[in-house]
Amino acid sequence: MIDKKNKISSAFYRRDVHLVAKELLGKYLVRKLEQKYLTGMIVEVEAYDGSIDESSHSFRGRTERNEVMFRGGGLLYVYFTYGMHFCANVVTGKKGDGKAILIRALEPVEGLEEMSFNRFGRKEFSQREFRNLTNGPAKICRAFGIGRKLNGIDLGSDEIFILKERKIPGPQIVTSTRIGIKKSVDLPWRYYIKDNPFVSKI
DNA sequence: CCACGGATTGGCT
DNA sequence: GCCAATCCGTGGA
Repeated sequence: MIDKKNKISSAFYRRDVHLVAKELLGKYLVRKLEQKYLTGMIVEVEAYDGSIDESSHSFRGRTERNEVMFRGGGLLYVYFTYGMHFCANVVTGKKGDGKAILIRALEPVEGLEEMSFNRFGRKEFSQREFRNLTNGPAKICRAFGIGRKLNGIDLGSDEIFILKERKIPGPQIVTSTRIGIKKSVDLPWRYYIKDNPFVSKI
């Protein structure tokens, strides 16, 4: 059982989006769902910065959808895409910035049977399904029960939070271009833990 | 292993 | 009307 006492506080998130993105690697994302804890280590993230990044939802200013991105660091921004998927972001920076970090992949740590049930409809999972539990942004939301109603939630809440502790002392961080976008494709704003088997793509 | 296309809602031009 | 910060199944090597 992972100790759940040391939640990250909002000051951590109100800093530079790239610094926060890299520091999130190796940390535990925890979701409390029906009195059970689902925990995963963050292994892959992408930074989105609307001030210079055409692929960011916040690039053309505030709208009803992206409004949470502008509220300031420490909130969860959940959006709906491709008509069927949700993706979760950690809002960073100051109020009005419009910056956030997409959580692209986790290494499952705790609550694996619940994650499997949420993903596949059963507690049992094969070796292949294990690697597929949370190795993508929409897979994470499905496995962790993250949907519209968590959009804008404070990451210091009991329902979902991130712990201060790193599992690994000095993660080897790889920097690359981002996945699945068609604008600002050359910005090297994807960060992931080298050789981690749960990273979505090499 | 890789490439390709369909699913399916809603945001925004 | 266009198309998305994705995923999955299918078909071929």
